Amino acid sequence: MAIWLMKSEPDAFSINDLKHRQRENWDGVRNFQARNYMREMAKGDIILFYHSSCKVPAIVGTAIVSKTAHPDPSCWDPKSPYYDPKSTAETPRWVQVELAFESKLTKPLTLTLLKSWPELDGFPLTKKGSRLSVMPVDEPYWHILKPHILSQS
DNA sequence: GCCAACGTTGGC
DNA sequence: GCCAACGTTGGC
Repeated sequence: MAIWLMKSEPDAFSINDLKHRQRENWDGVRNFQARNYMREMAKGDIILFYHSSCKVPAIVGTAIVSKTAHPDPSCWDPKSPYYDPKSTAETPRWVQVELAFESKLTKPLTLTLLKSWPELDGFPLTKKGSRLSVMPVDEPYWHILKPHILSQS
């Protein structure tokens, strides 16, 4: 079982939205590296839900992968902001995964806090200039984060 | 709103 | 295959 972190702008889709919907397809990813990580996800993997581009960027909850990568239909919709004419029915370029809500943290782990932990040096999220919206949480980092997250779940 | 960092595109 | 130009992300 692997651990991943996924970013979302809360104005577009927040942890509360996921809590309300319970399950949601994570569509609109248009970055190859992020897509490749989504393809690696297995059912049951843990997702750390991160709020980006907002007042207090933070890990705000968790979710579970409930459906593995499958074509993201928004890439075929000309009216969608995620429309990609280079994606065809034969060779879908983009995928989505389905997530199931798991928990909302009462005390989110803010980016400021995470940056203050020396043990997290090298973690992609806290690296300067990291814009990746889907990233693996490698074992050493999960080891550090786990107690702070699972104790709240 | 600014801007640094990064990814993608397309001309050559 | 290089790289300049452009677009986007996301913290501040």
